Amino acid sequence: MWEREAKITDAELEVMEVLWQGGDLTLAQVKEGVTARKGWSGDTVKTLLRRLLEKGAVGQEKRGVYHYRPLVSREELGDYKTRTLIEKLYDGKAKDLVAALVERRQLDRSDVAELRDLFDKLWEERGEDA
Amino acid sequence: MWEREAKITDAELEVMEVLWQGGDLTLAQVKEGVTARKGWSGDTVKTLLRRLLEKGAVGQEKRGVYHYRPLVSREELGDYKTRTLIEKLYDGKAKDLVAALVERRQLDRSDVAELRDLFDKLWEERGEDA
DNA sequence: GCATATAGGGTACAACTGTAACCTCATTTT
DNA sequence: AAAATGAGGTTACAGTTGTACCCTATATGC
Repeated sequence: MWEREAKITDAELEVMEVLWQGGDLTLAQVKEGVTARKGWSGDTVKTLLRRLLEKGAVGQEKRGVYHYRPLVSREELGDYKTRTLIEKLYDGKAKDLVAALVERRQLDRSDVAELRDLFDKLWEERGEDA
Repeated sequence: MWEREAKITDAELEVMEVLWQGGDLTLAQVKEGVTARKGWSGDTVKTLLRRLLEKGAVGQEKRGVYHYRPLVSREELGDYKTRTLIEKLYDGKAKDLVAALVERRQLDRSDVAELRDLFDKLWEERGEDA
């Protein structure tokens, strides 16, 4: 993911959210989706969609009427934003973020259980090599 | 941490970083610290410090010359930004963030070891109650 | 005492963001 | 066909952010 895509703003994120869920939508459908979530005017949605096109985060294809689809996945964007957050506030150490989540009680009992298993398995799989 | 403090921008973060390290600094010292890191003009640093004061993220105290000190800790800010990131991109589930870090290989062998132990211990401590 | 450096206050200004309105042309409705 | 509706294009406008300059009063160096 290049820099331009990375600068997706909060308002634009709402539009991406609708596209991530819908996959391939007309403007009318995007408007509907975003308006349902946020109550913004259709014109506002249009502007956000245009900016996302300019940023290369969304693609448009003319099939009768234009259809829009995300060019960045939520996973990619999450990954990017998480990495920059770790850089800026956790001294570049992903582990410190996880430790902070634990410290701050952001993980409940079942999360801890799942993650304990996950790290156990991970240790088995990747423990010996590399 | 209230909303105003949360909106610390990237440029402002550099100033916070210096204050977090220095604790209680004069403008001249903050300028020096930030300029050393980023090469920005002293005036720029002044502006950023003023905005941080307005946002309530930094306090000022006149002892001869003004001294500045952070009113928000790096931990608080990290926590806040992490939580909003989780809200916006991981469906509110902290566990999903951690799983993504694993998936994306953001944790190395020793991180995995440490975290495995951490979650093990956490499971022992908090496993039975709550 | 005069020159100069510095602290503090105010102003600047373009790019980006949030939130929209306006205009025009084609299509559908009556 | 006249009117209403909708798609697409363009423009708007205040607030925020990044990055800095200018002015004044005071302190400091000779």
